[in-house]
Amino acid sequence: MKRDLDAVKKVKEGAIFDAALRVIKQRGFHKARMSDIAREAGISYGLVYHYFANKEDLFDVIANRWWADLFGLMAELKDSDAHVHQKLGRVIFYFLDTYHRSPELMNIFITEISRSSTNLTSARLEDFKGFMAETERIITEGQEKGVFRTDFKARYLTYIFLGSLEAFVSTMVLADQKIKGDPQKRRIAESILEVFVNGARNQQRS
Amino acid sequence: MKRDLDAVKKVKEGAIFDAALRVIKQRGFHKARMSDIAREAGISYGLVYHYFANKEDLFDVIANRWWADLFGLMAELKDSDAHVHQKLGRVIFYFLDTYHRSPELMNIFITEISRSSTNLTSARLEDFKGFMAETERIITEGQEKGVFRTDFKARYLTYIFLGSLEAFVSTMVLADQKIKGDPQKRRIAESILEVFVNGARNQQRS
Amino acid sequence: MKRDLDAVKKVKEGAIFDAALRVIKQRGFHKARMSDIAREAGISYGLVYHYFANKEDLFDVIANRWWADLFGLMAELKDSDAHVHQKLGRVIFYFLDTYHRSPELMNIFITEISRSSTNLTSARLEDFKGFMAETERIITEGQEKGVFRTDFKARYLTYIFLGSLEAFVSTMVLADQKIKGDPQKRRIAESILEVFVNGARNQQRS
Amino acid sequence: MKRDLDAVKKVKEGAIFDAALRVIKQRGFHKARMSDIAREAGISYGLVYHYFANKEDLFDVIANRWWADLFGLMAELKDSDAHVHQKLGRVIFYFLDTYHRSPELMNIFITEISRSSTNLTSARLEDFKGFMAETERIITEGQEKGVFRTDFKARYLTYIFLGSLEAFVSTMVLADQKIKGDPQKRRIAESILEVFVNGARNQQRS
DNA sequence: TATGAATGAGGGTTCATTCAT
DNA sequence: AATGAATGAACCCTCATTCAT
Repeated sequence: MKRDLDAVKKVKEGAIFDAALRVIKQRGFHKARMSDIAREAGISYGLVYHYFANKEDLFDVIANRWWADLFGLMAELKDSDAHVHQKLGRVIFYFLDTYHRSPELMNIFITEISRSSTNLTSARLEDFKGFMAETERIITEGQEKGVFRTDFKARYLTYIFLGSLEAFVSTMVLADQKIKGDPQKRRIAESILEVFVNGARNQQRS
Repeated sequence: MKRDLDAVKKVKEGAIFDAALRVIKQRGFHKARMSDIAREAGISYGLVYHYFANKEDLFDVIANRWWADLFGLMAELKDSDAHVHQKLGRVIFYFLDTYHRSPELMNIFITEISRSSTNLTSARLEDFKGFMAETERIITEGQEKGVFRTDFKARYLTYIFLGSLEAFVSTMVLADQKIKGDPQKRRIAESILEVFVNGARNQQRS
Repeated sequence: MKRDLDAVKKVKEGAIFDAALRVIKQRGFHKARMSDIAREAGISYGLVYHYFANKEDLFDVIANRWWADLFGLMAELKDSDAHVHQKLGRVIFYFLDTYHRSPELMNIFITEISRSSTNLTSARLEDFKGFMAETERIITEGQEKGVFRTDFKARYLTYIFLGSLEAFVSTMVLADQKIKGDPQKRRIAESILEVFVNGARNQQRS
Repeated sequence: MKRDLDAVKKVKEGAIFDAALRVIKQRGFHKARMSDIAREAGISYGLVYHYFANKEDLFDVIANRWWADLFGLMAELKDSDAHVHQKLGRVIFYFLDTYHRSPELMNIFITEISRSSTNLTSARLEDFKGFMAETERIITEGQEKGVFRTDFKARYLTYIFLGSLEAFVSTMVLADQKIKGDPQKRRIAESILEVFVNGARNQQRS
């Protein structure tokens, strides 16, 4: 009974969340009006405030969702025995998959979360550093295992990896390209991975 | 006489322009108030409207300045006989140098121009495509001359190159890192270039 | 059975009433939210509307309670054979006692009922005039019996009496002073009474 | 030149101030809308914010004006050699005169400043205590000079004096009575003073 | 050129009240 | 009786832009 009510609450909260994603994607955070979000969600104006304290809070929830999911993946990879290539592949796939499932969320990450220094609180900056550190950990592991060249700092290779990934995704985001299905997703992921892996591979001949 | 007046006009216009850069960097375009910009420029806020039609126009001028300068460089490179490595080095150096001379402008490019789909008019999207096409032309030239591997599409290599470059610069922008002088600038530029060139180089042995 | 239900109803109604007193005291009528009152009463806020038509009505009930009790006293005094001094003492004691039993109600009388012209409907103004007339009646009786001087209009002496009383109580209300028990209450009451009586007494020597 | 501009500014500020007094008197602070005040002042909505930071600030200015004027009087009395009766007369006259010149300000003092614990910041509470202390100083002086009885604490006599005064004024405020001119003002002042002085006078026969 | 007073549309937020369950 | 989701009018405040001087 209580469960059902909670479920209903979650459903409506999710509806507002999704509506917010769409509106923010289309108009940007600053130009997104609470009234737009309400209309998009098919509810009355005031109800948004029943579920979210205010506009800022709504945005925080979106950002937190993003980071929670991403850090969930990174935690998983940390404990994994998979090959370094596979780990990086998972990261790439995660971005592509998120873009596939929710282009709006990906868009907001690219346009509002990852760049706008206006929205960048110190808490958020920590998220960034944390994500980059986790990625660098994988790169370092690759260097230690002789998979990646060691004449460049792991930090630099990390920049290249994430920069390349972001460039691909950004381009798709800006051009509003659709990913049609898993095969295409896999193909793109492999391309990115191979390009990077080849570029960063340890070229010492045994 | 006319010259002098124009010069005076240019001077004040430049002062407003610079003030706008600083304010927009700090507060973001949406939160930047015309009154902030006027105060920063040391003039009354009504006067801003003598030099710029409105806030949007002011932003356009900033964006246009960015693109005009960048396309100036790209046109130069197109007519140049320099080695592909040198051309890419010039592009990298351009970003670093701009960041060095005007961190504000670089910041605005990263946070407001390059990502915000809100500010992205179709005209602006063309600028992006144009810049990417010019870069791709250099990469293609590299492939044709046997400098870069050809088993990846030039477009993909372009993503990697620009993505890497942007990642480096973005990190500096977000972390508010200062570039101390030309030597450091050169060192960073060479690192980026070498990383990319090594990653993309044609590995065929003759 | 019916009785029990009514009793239950009264109990909950009283709980809401008391909660309203506390909240209105703390936040003032305008800033007091129905949800605050409900939370303070430990019920859902929809339920408040089962017992009170709306916020205005809730306030009316509070004000009416105040006036009903006060007029109850005044009616009692009218039929009484007690000495004028005793009657005035009863009035003073009533205010102090109300303050002792329910500082919130006294506070609301002082801050919301007795002064705010915003809350002052014509019906409420009549209550005021009525109370003042009843008090004046006692003063007049005192003049007729030779207890009070007659060279001042009874109306003026009434102002002094009620004004003094209110000043004492207001000060306690604003300073949030507690009355510890009956002895203290009696002492304060006697002070006020004596001060006024001495001031107003008929100074003719026989 | 600059003087003129400042003068113009003061004039408009005063117009808004007066409009605010009227609106707040009529509707109370909470129900007074900034739009009402603007319309009452005959200016546009936003202009109010040119002169006052916000609604709270506008109210603060009103309250400060009240206290500044009142404390001006009290400071004057402190340095004066006038008879105690005269000093108290000045206080009474001050309230009546203020009511005469600006019934709205007096009304706001009675209904919003002097009672509403909602509006009562600690700074404001200090104002109250200060005013009461200054009044008590006069009463004490009267006791020391043998003018007032000493068998009651000066604090109690102060309550009576101020309470009586406030009761008179409140009644006029609530009943919206007009004071027609100086003669009437003087007559009322004398009545209040005489009533209090007679009540508080030292009754010892030499 | 230069100033800053003046305008008013726009949008975030609050909260009394209703109503389905 | 009881809950709290749902509604939407109301109101404060911001700030781009205009305009008289």
